[in-house]
Amino acid sequence: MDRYDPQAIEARWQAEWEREGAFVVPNPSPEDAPREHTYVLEMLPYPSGELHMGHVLNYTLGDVVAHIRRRRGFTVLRPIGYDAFGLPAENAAIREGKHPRDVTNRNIAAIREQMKRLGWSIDWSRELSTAEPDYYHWTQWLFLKFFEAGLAYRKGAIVNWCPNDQTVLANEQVIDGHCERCGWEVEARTLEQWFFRITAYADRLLDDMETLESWPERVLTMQRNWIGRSEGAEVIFRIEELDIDIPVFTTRPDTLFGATFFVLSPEHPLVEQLAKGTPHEEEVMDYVRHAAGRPVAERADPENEKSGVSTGRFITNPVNDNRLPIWVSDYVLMEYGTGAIMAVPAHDERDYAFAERFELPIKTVIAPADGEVSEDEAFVPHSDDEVLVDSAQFSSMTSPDAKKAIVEWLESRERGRPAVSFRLRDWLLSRQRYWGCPIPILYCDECGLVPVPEDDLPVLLPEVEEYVPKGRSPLAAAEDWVATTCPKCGGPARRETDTMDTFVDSSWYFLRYCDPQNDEAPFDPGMVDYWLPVNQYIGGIEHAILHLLYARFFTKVMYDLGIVGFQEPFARLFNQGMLHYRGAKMSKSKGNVVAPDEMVERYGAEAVRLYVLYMGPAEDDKEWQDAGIEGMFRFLGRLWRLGLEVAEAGPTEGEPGGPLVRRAHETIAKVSDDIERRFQFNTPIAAVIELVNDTYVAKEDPEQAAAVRFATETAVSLIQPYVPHIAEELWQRLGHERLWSTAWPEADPALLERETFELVVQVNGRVRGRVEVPAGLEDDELVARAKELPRVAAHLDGKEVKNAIVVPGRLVNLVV
RNA sequence: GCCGAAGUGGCGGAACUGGAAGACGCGCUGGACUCAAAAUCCAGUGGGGCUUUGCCCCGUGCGGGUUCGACUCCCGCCUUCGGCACCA
Repeated sequence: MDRYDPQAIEARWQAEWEREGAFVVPNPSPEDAPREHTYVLEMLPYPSGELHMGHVLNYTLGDVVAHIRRRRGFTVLRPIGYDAFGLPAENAAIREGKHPRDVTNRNIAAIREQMKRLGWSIDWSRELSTAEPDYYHWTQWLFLKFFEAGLAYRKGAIVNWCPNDQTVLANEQVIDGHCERCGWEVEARTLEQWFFRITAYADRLLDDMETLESWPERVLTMQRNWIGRSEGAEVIFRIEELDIDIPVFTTRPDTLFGATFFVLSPEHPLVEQLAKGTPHEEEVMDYVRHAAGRPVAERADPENEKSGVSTGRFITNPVNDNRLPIWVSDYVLMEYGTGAIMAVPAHDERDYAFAERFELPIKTVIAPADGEVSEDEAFVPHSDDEVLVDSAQFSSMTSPDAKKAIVEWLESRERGRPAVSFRLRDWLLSRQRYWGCPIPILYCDECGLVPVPEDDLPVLLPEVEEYVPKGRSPLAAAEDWVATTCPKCGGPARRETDTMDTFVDSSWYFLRYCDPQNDEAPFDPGMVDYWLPVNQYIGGIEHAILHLLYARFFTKVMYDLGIVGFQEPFARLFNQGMLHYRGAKMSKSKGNVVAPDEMVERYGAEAVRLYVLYMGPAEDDKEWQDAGIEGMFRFLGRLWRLGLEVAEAGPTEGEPGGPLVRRAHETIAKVSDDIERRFQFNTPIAAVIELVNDTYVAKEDPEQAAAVRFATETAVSLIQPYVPHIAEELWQRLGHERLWSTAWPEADPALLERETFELVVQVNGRVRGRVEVPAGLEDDELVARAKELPRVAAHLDGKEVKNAIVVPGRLVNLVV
């Protein structure tokens, strides 16, 4: 008998699938009969290195889903590509001292080999790289559409600057004041940059989460927090002597009577004007400079003591005409609300800390419902059952009522209105780096900012000698490329030298897959509307608010522009957990990675595929165990020997029947339900192992040959989505063909109905016996049978049975 | 601090709707095969106790509660992980 030789089996079937084009899915033609179709998508890899075990989990998960859906009769779109531009690839290239294009292409070739070696059922005819001109041509085209719609714009702003990567970062790429990629502390810089107006879509990005079919709750929560919608009011305060109105945003208009001072952000445009010519001018301007120089992380830390200076000016509170001193402090953010706040130290912790520090008055205007105001306790935390005090005609109203009443009162005097504020900022998309998609914009001395005409796309990334970042884009060094002529006036113009954030490239790749060779348009809208939305998207949790928010935004803009016919790109989302090894998250920097290639070489691709899914729930973080994969390798050997033995025994006589056949049908039902309804991938493997174990016992009995054959074929068929090579090989040896396109087995409902069951008998809730009884007995008959059991009788011991609980088909509980 | 998820044998994990806790795998123990080893096959394996064919007690982070019955539901804690965090 042949030994199980994964390398030979896997090579054979991978070649066969390639030859047959087994997983190539052409787009439908109008004359084709309609077919049920589905789009299974996994996040595309960055080619900054080779695939790691996390990728193996990701793509194997998708492969199981794709295989089972094909066998359910669906046409399955299952493409792949490479998110090839961007910092990771460029930094890898710099480390190696090579050109980013060479390093990227080399890594792509390596990843492609790994993917093929793992035998994933991918439609390779749709493969794409976001760094190829035939792709980024259309990234640029989309940018121009956004620009025409006013959704891509340039402005000067305080931005996050990473001194190590020498580029600006989007808000989403700053984690605790540090660069998401390299971990360096981020600085604040005032620069003119390109932005996407994602804030215009804040409400829709929030509201449309309701329409998603199935997304993990944690991702929805993260996006909700990130968008950060707050309802409140805008209230206009007035500096009488300068005749200036300053609006503030507040979620607590009910505390307006408790305002005792007023604070401007150091970046507020009115600060200089207010201070000018007053005795405070020098002190205020010193403070503004000091705040600007503070590291972002330090400024943002609420644990730090509050700092600030008084301007010596006063502003009038519109509800009671109180004159409040105006201070400047960096605890007020220019980016949120209006950059100015009314300070209510009695009811806001930050204002309270500031008031304590600078000995400013504290006035309580909210009290618990019992009306007791503590004289000593200055700060009152927010609660639901509280009423206003010391607030003129609004006193004794509850907080919610007062919010409404005060805003209405302000509105009638044109000193305020209801308002909504978002935490979300516009997406800063320009990067001062070489390896990215050029921004198709020109600057002309006569005409100003001019978009590159569509016919001139793509703007090719120029070759430069020096691409190491130095604070300005390396593209600026390509003088011949930068200098061009204005398409409007024909005069001299210069090209934009910044490149786009990689997340722009990956915000629409899933659409390009539908029509990847199109050179007239980014895609045929009909094809995109046919395949999208993605039925199942699978990827890492790290993109919960980056890629997944951006892609949703892009889709909504394209919908508004009439380019696509749907508003959400991904109907169902699944995030796999992270892999740990030796107690820590697997990562190159920690040196605790398990290299897929080594494992594949030692055990074959399929033991690896099986083990990554067997480890535990796919969505949980899990610990890799070296011994674990050996168990899967042993199982595959066991399945192999069983399959060959049954194949060699040849055809059997008579109908398969008996407990093993019943068992096989139960396994069909469990595996199908676990994968398709519960999206659970570890327990189906356990179920098939059990079936194989039972079959090993049964095959000792020659009477059961037909049942053994049936159970073996069922096991091979059910495990195929996980280990398609060995399954195909065995299937063929068992006398069949093309398991990959063979209908998924159906469980016979008649066989799932049991004729007898094991009745569990409890006395006072404790299990005291069990007995095999026929199904369908009456309750009192079950109780009678239960009482007959010797152990049960011993525990009843002549006592009176007060109550008997009967759960049909399961148990009897006798209460004494 | 706020929000979310999770705590089950020596280990990874099962137990779906409140009904036999520990499926399956790893590890370990014993046996078969072998000159021997590997591989393979079979059996056992939560803890404690006893009058050991078997029976009893304890047991799902901790403390309460609901229920005939709780890993599962409720209340209060503890711990771990993830996210957010001067967002007015």
